Amino acid sequence: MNVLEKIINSVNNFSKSERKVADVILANPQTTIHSSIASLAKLADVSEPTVNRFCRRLDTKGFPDFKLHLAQSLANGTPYVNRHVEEEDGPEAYTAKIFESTMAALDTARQRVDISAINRAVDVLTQAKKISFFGLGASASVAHDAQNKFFRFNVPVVCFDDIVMQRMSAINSCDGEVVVCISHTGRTKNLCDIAAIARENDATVIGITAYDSPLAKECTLVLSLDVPEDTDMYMPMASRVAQLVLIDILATGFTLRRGSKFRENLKKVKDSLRGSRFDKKDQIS
Amino acid sequence: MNVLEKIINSVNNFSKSERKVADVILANPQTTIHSSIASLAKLADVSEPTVNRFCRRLDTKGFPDFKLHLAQSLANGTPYVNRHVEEEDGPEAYTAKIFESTMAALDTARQRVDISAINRAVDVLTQAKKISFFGLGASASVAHDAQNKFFRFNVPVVCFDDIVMQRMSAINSCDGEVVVCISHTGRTKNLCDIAAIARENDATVIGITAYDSPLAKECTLVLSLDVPEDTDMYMPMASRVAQLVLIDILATGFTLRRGSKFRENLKKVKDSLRGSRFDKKDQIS
DNA sequence: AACAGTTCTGTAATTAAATTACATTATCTG
DNA sequence: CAGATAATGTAATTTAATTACAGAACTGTT
Repeated sequence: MNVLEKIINSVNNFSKSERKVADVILANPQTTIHSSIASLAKLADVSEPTVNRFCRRLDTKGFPDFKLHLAQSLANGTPYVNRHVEEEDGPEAYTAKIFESTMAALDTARQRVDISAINRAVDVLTQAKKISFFGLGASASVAHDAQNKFFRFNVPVVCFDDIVMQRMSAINSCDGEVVVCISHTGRTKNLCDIAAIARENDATVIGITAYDSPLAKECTLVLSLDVPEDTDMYMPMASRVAQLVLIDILATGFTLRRGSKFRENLKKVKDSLRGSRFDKKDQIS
Repeated sequence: MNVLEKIINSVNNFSKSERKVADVILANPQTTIHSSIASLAKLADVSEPTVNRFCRRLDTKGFPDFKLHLAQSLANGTPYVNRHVEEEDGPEAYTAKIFESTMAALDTARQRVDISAINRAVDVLTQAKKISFFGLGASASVAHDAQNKFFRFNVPVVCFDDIVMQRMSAINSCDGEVVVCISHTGRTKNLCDIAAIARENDATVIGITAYDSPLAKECTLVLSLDVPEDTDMYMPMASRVAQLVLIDILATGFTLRRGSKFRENLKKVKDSLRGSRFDKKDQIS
């Protein structure tokens, strides 16, 4: 465990003087790692051995060792945290915050994601006779992206962001086909209906949605993504990025399952773009 | 800069003995931070002052300070690194790798992004009479997403992923209108044409693309995103996520610029969805 | 090739820092 | 309120790191 957290957690086990030490350290950890035991003792208004004892209590070998641990805690202790954008934030502030919040969201998504569910989803997708991606609103662009990835795998892929088309497509689905429904909240009625219809027609329904949502209940297989979202902005941000990464993961799993020979196909798809692009060498033709 | 990288980079500036020290440290950095100057000197077969001089050359105050820096390097040195997916990776492996690579990409994007360019882009966008988002292929879904965000701001927003529509739209553009062209490589000929056409018609063209690309040259304002991409997969992954986050940042900048009263509008947009959703309380109505 | 100048490296002395041992004070318990 | 125990501080000790200096190795010049 991180020393900094350790200090916070075991604040009750400290004696009066040790607590003073803890306070000084927590108030300014960055300074602590560059100060001597003498100066820290003075700041905390305790004796030097007290500081030393404090370090020992935290299972470090002594003060220098403690500083080492503290330095490491500071380095990776609070790397990416979800920070809310404030009214008075300038461009640097909100840019940094959004990047960091997104990274924090991906980090929690990574920790919470159910790997075996991903594996099963990849299973299902590789065996699919046809894959459909459905999303509405913000999730529509994720569905779009998924189509852009999966169409490369020479499997029939469709993507609809229109309820009527989705509905028609769902009604016509059958056994062996896979329908992927994407919704952050999992509460969009229309999409739940579509999942239900697809399932009634024996299609396998994969839901990329919140665990325990109405949509999740309609799915054969749920890939849940519970990600902290800054609702102050009234726009889905982090959740969508997490969905996108999940799509990347599914696509990657797909290609790995198909083996190396298959990868050559992907290269061909990519190479086919060459004609539409400026060459790297003579940039402005 | 990270001390560990610093050692690697400045290996040529070292003297013979200093190099010995560097070798020992690089061979086992984790041990180094727990050893004394004496033991390290012995391992490297040099004198203690040599080790000290080595530390000073790396702009640290001395050996203990050096260890502190080293400890921090080791702690945050490999938080999220770009790791390539391998043929034999199982689901845990590739899932972790993709998450981490994406986070690493966001981290570099954050460091490289030009904040003043973002600020100018927000300026331009808030004053736009109309905003158009154009992207092709994988970037089309990013354009889609941008539309989904910006249409909330009661500004006319369009989004086309079709060259013909883009072209017609660009030709009809005029002063005061903003065209946002999205392309990871910035080498898609069609999109470069469209940027040029829009500019000829006095529209402001913002490019979300690679710095120094043909597309960048056609733009009024470039938001460059140079992100490491795992080309083994032959699919754009990290780059797209970075683009998406950039859109989030622009949208956020937009709402902040408009002030708090404007934010109420966003809430209304969000609330308008309520009718189409299952209530949180009685989930299955 | 020999010399002067420079840079590099090690030895020994010095200084600074951290730790230990012990004494003192505070706190708790019966 | 005494006795015991835990907590804290003082001073001594030890350990580690740094400095000062001297000798060695290398560089370029005549």
